[in-house]
Amino acid sequence: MPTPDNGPAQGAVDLISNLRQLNGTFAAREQKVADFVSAHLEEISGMTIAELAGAVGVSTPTVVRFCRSMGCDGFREFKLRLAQNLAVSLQYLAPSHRDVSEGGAGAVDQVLGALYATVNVMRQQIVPERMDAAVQALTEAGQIVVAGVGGGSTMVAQEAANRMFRLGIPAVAVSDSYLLQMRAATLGTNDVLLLVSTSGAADEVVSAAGIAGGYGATVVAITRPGSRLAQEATIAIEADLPEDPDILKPTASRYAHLVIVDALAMSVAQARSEATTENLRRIRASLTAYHGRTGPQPLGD
Amino acid sequence: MPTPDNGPAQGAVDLISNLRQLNGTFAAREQKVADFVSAHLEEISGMTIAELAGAVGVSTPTVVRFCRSMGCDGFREFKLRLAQNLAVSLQYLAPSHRDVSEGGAGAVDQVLGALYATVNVMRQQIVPERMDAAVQALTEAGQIVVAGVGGGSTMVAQEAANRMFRLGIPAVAVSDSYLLQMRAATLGTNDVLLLVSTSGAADEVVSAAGIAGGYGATVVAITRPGSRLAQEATIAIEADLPEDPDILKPTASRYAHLVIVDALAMSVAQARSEATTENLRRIRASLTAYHGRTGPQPLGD
DNA sequence: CTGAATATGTACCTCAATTACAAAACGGGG
DNA sequence: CCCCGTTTTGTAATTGAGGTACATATTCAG
Repeated sequence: MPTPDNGPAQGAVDLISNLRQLNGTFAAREQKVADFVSAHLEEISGMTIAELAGAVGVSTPTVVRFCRSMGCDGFREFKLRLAQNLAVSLQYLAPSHRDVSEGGAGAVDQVLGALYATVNVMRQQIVPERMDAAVQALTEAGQIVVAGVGGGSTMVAQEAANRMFRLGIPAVAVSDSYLLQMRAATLGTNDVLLLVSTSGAADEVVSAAGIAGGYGATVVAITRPGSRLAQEATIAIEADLPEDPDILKPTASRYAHLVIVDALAMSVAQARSEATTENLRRIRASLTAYHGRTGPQPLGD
Repeated sequence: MPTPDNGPAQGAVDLISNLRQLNGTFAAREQKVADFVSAHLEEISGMTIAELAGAVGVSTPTVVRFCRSMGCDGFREFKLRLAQNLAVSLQYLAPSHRDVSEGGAGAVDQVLGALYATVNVMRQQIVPERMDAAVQALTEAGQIVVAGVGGGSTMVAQEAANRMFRLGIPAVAVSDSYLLQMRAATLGTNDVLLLVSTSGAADEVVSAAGIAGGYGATVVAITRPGSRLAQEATIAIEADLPEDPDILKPTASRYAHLVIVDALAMSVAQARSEATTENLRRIRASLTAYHGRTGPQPLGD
């Protein structure tokens, strides 16, 4: 994992998400600091520790301790990482307050803001073991059926099928509900049903998951934690994503799902290429054993 | 635009570009500092002024003077702004060095790294006027035909068509080459042909652009700057995106294109809803003029 | 109600950043 | 070639920020 072992102060983990997540677990005065920081994110990096302590009404060591609680080495590092985090996800701070209608690049910034926010939240929730399990199931799959419900998810499903298919694994995307049930029923052991659903509550996917699972297929679901689909799935890749209430905005969760699909596809590609290499090695080894030569073989690779 | 009118010290000006630009105009020893900073961008923000001065072989005031020459208030501000500038394009610097095969969340981080890098580069290149022009053309379009070539682009095209269609504008996505030429030929003034192509060199899209343009349709192209397609298009939304040479990795430019499409769709949605509101206002105004009442109208909105 | 554990503040210390000033290098006339 | 003004650079001192040790207050279990 690159995140932990990156340089220090390199802002690997998203401080702001971290802050939200730890909210409530702080000691009383530290919580006051947290509140102030949340409310004045942008100003912090220009403040001295004394100014901040003064503004909050606590002593400077409390501020230092707060920084430590946040996983930083001290106030210095905290300021730096906060500044870096803000530079990347600046737009996220005031998603709805800003005036979209200013035109030009304003809309792009809005979309980017939602994208950053969603994707950062998603990253935090990824369970590596689940990913590994999903990759293994997909790598060894005889065939894969992908389905998604809701506007964005169908696109993601389509893309997932495309990518898997390119890796030489028979894969189809299904968007029709009835067809999905039928496809699900044709799956057996070693096959994978990959379902994408933000809510995880739609009857069609839940029922498809049940059917496929009943026939021994592995059901991989990208969905909301604890949803019906998550419970029904063999491997649940869960992400609870914030949705912007503004209906004009596109659902940013599409991006998060796409990232997961891309990551899965990339890992599968890698696993398969390694398997291929391993096969080649075996072929070569057996050839060597057969005619006793150890030099480079003209055939076999 | 959020970037310029943010608080102070918020890294409004790009320090790194500034550094390149001022290169050569520095006094001798300051130039040495500049060289060192250029070569060790990432480490600087973790260094003390004494360490930096020592590493370069100059005195600390020289470093301070260098910072002043760069337009900063002192070394502190310089470090901070540099860190912010770097945070935005950090991942782009060492994309392939990372080890993918570690499994787990490693793949997700890789995809995210490519995503951030691509999307930030794209954001930098967006020309607001082009976006506005595209939005206007799309808003007033009688019908829209969308097409994309290459694996990722078809998905983007599909999505664009879906979103525009939901806004009540007749829109279709075409992936078949011949069909595209035919569709292009049916377009007229007020219609829009939206083309998505990373390279902008594929004959099919260039020819389609020519045909549609010949019949008076507006051709909006999301593509590489200076490409054949960009030249042929009425409105070219240009982005020169870095592609990772690793073929196992997904093409991150899809994300950038999707963001552009989302931004366009959102702006169009807004423009249309404003048009609707404007229409309502006119109706109400005329009604008011008609029977002279100024109180709230039961009808009209 | 008491004592341990935890939370918070006071006072001090260290060291980083900055400034003031002096020395050195440079450059153009006499 | 030397002198004087300007610019560049370094030394030493100053300021103040960040961090630490320890004392005090608070909380909660028994």
